[in-house]
Parts: sequence; C-alpha cells; structure tokens
Amino acid sequence: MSELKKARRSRVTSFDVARAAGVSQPSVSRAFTPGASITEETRNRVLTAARELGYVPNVFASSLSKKSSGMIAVISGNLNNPFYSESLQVFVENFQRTGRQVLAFSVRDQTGSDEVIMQALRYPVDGIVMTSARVTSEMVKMSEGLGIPVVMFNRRVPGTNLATVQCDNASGGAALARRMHAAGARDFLVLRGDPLGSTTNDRVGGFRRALDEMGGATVTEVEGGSNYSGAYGAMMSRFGSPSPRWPDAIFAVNDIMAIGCADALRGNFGIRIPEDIMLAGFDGIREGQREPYRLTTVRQPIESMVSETLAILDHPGLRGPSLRLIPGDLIPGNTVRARGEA
Amino acid sequence: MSELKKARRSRVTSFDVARAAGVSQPSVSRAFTPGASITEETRNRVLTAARELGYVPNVFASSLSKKSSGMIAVISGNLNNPFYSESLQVFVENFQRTGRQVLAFSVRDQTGSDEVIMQALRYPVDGIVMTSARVTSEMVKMSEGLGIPVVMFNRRVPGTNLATVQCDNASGGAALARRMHAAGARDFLVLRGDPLGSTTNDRVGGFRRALDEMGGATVTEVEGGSNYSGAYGAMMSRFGSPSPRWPDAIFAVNDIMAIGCADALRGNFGIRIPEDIMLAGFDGIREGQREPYRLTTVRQPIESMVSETLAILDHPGLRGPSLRLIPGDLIPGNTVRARGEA
DNA sequence: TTGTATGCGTTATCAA
DNA sequence: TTGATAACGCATACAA
Repeated sequence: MSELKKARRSRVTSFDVARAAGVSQPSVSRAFTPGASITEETRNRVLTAARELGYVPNVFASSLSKKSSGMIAVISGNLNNPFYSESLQVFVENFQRTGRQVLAFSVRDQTGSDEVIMQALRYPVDGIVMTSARVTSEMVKMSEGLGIPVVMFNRRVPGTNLATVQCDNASGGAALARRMHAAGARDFLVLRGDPLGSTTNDRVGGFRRALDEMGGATVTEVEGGSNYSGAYGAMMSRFGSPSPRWPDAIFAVNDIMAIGCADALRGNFGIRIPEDIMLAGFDGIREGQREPYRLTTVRQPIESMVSETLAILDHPGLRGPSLRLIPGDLIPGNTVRARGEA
Repeated sequence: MSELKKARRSRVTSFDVARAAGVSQPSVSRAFTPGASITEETRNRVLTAARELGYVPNVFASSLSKKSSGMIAVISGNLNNPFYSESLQVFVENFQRTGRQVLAFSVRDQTGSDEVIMQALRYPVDGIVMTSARVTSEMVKMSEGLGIPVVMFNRRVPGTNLATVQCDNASGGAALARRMHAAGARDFLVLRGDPLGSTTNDRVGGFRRALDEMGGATVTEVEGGSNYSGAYGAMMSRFGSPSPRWPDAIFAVNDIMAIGCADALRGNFGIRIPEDIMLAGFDGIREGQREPYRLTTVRQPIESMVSETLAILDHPGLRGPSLRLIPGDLIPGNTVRARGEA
C-alpha cells in the first residue's frame, strides 16, 4: 500500500535504490559498507542504481544504528584569533581525511559556555574538543552520562578528571624569561590574558619562577584582555601618561596580544623593538612570524597536539584524567636581542 | 545493576526519562518541544527527571522524524586566510544563536572539491554554503535530488542555477582603480589570485574597465597564488632581478595577498608605501587595517552577506538562481595617496 | 552471499 | 492534555 507514497519529495532512501536495483535494502547498505560480504556484481548494480537516483547514505540514520557518528564537536574561542582558526583548520583537515566531520562551536566570552556545551551534547558526537570555554563539573558529569568523551585542548581544568592535551606552557614561559634575562632585561612587564584561563597562569607562572631563580628582576603584571585590541588598549593606557615608566621587556601571554602590543608601541610612541623594549609572545601563529614582527615566541606544535587529541578520542583506554604535556619550540625571532648584544 | 553499569551503557533515552517521570515517552518529547500541548506540571516532572538522569534529546534521532536537522554545512577555503575564518565565525555565531549548528568543511586546493561536497551531502543538513570549492553541474543535480539547497557565498558559478550572495566585486575593483588613478598612478601591476575563481576575474575586470574608461593607463597581470606566501613569492621573483621595472601602483585581489606584497616590498627592497608604490587590496579583513598596513581596500560586508545567505536558506522561495550583489565599502587607508598629493 | 525481521531515539498521527 | 503506535533511514542479527 505504500508503493505510491514514493511520490513524496523527500530524500532518496536505500529502499528506493533497492527497488531500482532489484535487491533488498540491506544489500544497499552493504554495497556502501567497505569490507561487507557482497558480490562485486551486486555491489555494482546497487552503485549504478544509486548514482542514477542520486542516492547518498544518510549519516544521521546510519549513526542511529551504529555506535559511532563520525562527528566531533570542536568548541573554539573566537576564530578571529589565528591560534583558534589555525587549530580548527588542522582539526577539520585531519577529520575530513578519514571521512569524519567537525561540528564547529564558538564561544566569544566565557559566560554561557555551559550553554554551548549543552548544545554540543545534543549531538551524538564521538567526542568534544574544548579549546576554550570553561567546564563545570556538572557538564563533566553530563558528558560522562552520555558517554561522550571530552578532551581539553590547550586548557586545563584543575578540579576535573578530563583528558588534557597541552603545550608545556610553564616551560615555555620559563624559556622566554631566560632568553630575555640573558639579553639584559631586568625590568619586566607581563601582559596577561583571560584571568580565569589556565594558560595565562601557567605561562606567567613559569616565567616568574625562572626569573626568581635567576634573581635581580622585577615584574609588573597588567591585564590585556587576551586579544589584539585589548593588548593595544592596555599599552595605550599604561604608556599614554606624560612620563611613563618604560620596562626593559614585555612578555605578552600570546602572539596576538604581542602583535597588538608591538603595533601600539611602534605606532604611537616610536618605540623600537627590540632596541628600546624587548617583546616576547606565545603560540607561534603564522602572523607573528611575518616581516613586521618576527616575534620571539614559543610555538605550540598544533599538529602534534591535534594528533594526540584524536588519539585520545579514538582509544577509550586513553581517556582517563591524563595530562599530555607537549613541549613547545622556542622561536628566536627578532624581538628579543641575542645574548650579549647591546 | 550498579550505577557504574548504568553510566557505561549507551545514551540515556527519552524512554528512561519517561519511566522515571511516570509518563509516556511522547510526553518527554513534548516537554522539550517549545509550544507543545503539555501541562506545566507534567513538563516540570519530565524536566526534573531529565536533569537527574542527565538526559539530552538526540538531535540525530529527532532530525529523522522532523524535516529539519538544524544543521548547515559550510565549505570554506583555508581558514588561515582571515577572510574565511572571519566569515566562518559569523556563520557560527549566527547559527548558534538560534540553536542550530555549523558543520565545517574545508578545501585547501580546488582539486577534490566534488568529493568534499559529496561528503557534505551525506548529512541531511538544511543547506550548504560554499565559500570556496568549485561546483560541477553534477553536484548541483545531486543536491537538488536530495533537496538540499546550496548557496554560493562570495563565489559565482556561471553555468549553474545557484543562489549566490556576493559583494559587488566589479564595482569594488573599479572604485579602487579610480582612487589610484586619481592619486596619479598610471602604470599598474595586478596581482591575481586563483585563476579559476570568479572573484579574481570580477575584481580585475571591474578594475580594468574603470582604467580603460579613464585612459592612459597600462596594466600588467601577475599570478599571486591567492595567499600570503604566493603573493610574497610573486613579488620576490618579479622584482628580484638586477633592474626591475617598478610600477606606480599594485592591486592585489585580496587583502592577505596585499599584506604579503607589502611585507615583501618593504622588507626586501626598502620600498615605501604609498610614497614609492601605491597598494590596494580587497576584503577588508581586520589584519589589513592594523598599524603596519592600513590598507586601502574594499570591505566585504560579511555580516550582511551572512544574513542574506541565511535568509535564502530559511525561505525556500528565495532559492532560485538569484544573484544578490551587496555593495562593498571603500576604505581609504594609507596605502594609496590622496588625490592631488605628490 | 542474500533476504527477513528488528532495533536505534525521536517526532507525528490519531484515539482516548 | 495524554498515550499507543507508526514512521524516519539505516545497520545488524539471524535465517535461508
């Protein structure tokens, strides 16, 4: 009785193909399943019929039957920060290569990040990667109940039992401190990012500890809003006064802030970098390595970090409260004088 | 049946919640459906039970029953080009705001873009937005068969009947030509992007037509690879010879290329912009408006373009082969001299 | 290898 | 307003 219902304008289904190819519906399914037990001849008949009808398997329906959906949710910070867009690009490429996909979420500010996570949990994704957003223990419990693994990417949440993949921020900060100290800097200004994020604290922590060990350095900390304009504005308000106190060196906790910093100092105060003030960033984004900047910074090995993340998602055994600390690479750059110069 | 076993089992379903709340399963569905006919009391009972069990409706299952999945696929070019990442950010924000989501795809080069589209078609998305990738007529037929609307964003495909949202590239190119001509430029170098993309041709076309109308100008075209390093390299190979011929002005078909251009000229040849050579870009990306560049360019109104795109996807009536041409804004910038200046 | 029957988690339909 | 039951499109046992 349902033969006539076919006239409906909906999507072509495996039943339609089965009828056209003169086989059963499961055979259609098998034809599209690599390694399924099906004759080459039947498969061809099915594929031909499918092509003619314009049939494509429906991932949603298939993921209802299967355990895996082949989708991952990536919750990023603002994509206007190149670190996030570069990371997302790598995630998308890696996933797409294996026929899986990325569901993209974004959080601008930290408020309402719980809501975004809830949104993500509505999808039976194979995993959630958080490059931003704070995670409450309530959300962690939720994700566990749903059986969706969560991996923190470049973020650490102290109270929780979440697998974490992170650049060694503390060591990176320490390396930059040593480098600037060796170049003669003693009076430091630190441009901090998100006050509640773990990365700022880790990087600044490592930075300060290294300076403490070497001794003789002073450090002043300033909030920089964690983006370009925040850093730019912080420089303007700090040095806009009649006779500001100029530091020897500035450590911005990420590259996009270092760039804002450099633009503000050079454009408005005629400061030369590194001659007048040294500058270091963190992340190693492309933009920071271009002609006008050539930042001294620590490069986060995004490719390795993404691989680690996907490995954790793919192997349930790795999902424990592990902390994968991947060392960053110090990029010498031109914004910190070499040891002994000047 | 320990608690642990429960957590290890598959996802909590509406049946579990129904049992816990002492109602039928459809009532659970109603409780999560805004405007459904259900008592406030029942809804509360359900929501309470859901919270306790950690239940969240499964979007995939729901989209099997409903017509809409609440998902859109966005196929972008490389996200390391700020224009694409800025656009994606706007798409994600707009969609997320209404509880819908973006499935992110990426194409690096144009080869295999058909494959990426096929990937996207496997998902019962409510629409596909193409900001990159070429579309073959076969793919168009496919998407029509599946009932998935496709909107071209910042890309035009002459042969097909696809709704298109685009900045007025030709007018923008013309405006830049007039501006540089008025500033005294006569010998032009045009740095082209993807030779097969419509944007390059439209922009350069408008640029040349405007110059032709004014007369007395010469134009040389060069391929620039459509990204930073391509543009940078093009400058190096063109002007690296002993006595190169320097143009009066350069028009790079997009901002990221203009930036690569500026970095190469200033860093390697000591060229001053605009004193020695004028420079114009296209797109109006954030990066291009920062201190070291302040590009003279045409800003693509991404927000409006995204709104238009979503409107087309939301209203089937708008989906015809329409071309929505949205005017861009000329940003004066500092890389082209003002009229009359030396 | 192939077909039959059933399950996946939700919404839609129609009685009650 | 509620509940029973049938789709939705595919994959997986199991039988043939």
